[in-house]
Amino acid sequence: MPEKYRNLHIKLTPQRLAILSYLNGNRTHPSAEDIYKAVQKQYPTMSFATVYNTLEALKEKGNIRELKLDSAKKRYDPDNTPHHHLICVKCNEIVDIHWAFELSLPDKTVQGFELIGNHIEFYGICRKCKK
Amino acid sequence: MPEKYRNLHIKLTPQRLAILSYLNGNRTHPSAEDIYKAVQKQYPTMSFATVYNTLEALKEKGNIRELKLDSAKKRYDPDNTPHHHLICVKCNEIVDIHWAFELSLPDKTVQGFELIGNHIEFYGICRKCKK
DNA sequence: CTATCTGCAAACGTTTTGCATCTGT
DNA sequence: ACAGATGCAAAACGTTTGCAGATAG
Repeated sequence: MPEKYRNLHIKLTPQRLAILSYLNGNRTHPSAEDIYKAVQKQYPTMSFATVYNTLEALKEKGNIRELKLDSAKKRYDPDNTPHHHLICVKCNEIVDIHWAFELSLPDKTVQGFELIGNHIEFYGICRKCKK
Repeated sequence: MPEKYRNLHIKLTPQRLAILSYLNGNRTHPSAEDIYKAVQKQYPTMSFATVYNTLEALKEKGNIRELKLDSAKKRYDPDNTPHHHLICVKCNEIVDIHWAFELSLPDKTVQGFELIGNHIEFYGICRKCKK
């Protein structure tokens, strides 16, 4: 189904299609290594360079979002509908929050910035860790 | 003024006092390296191990917050009053947003999590970069 | 006195880079 | 045909660790 991805205007190599297929409909928040491991099953010669290269291209095209939820490594979010995240402070489980908030800022607080968007990180303790 | 920091209940070595004095009233969002460079002027033998060790101790005591605003490196916030951040997507300038938001989440969205707190990242373009 | 901290250097995990070769368009 | 992608290995980067000696409380 390369047609689906034509509008990305990037070269659709077999490796890239494998990455795109792994990300398609994926509701986790995979790291580069998660993606590498998954796609390597199909392409044993797959390299990290290709994974990072592809993620960078997809990020530029607005197809995925780079997340900063984990200070140890980058995670990527294949769901590009607007949403926020709820993270367990004990086990780092991540849950999507599909809920819209009205966050208007008083002019005096934004110091001349042109506002573009926002992202909320909620912190909590997940059901498992509460036990 | 070591008295000021007695309630931290950590050993107040000269190196730590220098770090604390650098952080005191500091409204930037320094990285470990920023702190290292600043304190090294006074203690040429200062090591990164000591900086990280101290930051970890201060974080545990709730004296500073670790920020994930920058995916390349950790930043620390010496201002522990509740606030959010506004980041320029072009130059990464960071501005504090001291403004309270009411962010209640519908039960069904939190999947059994016990909510603890939240942090909002606002994105925008700063005055300088708009030109 | 001793639990904890310091400073150094080595190790670690993630991400980036250089480069020769290959390939989608 | 050729701009751009791949794969490999090496390098870079921020952070962590092990350990011997030093020091705050």
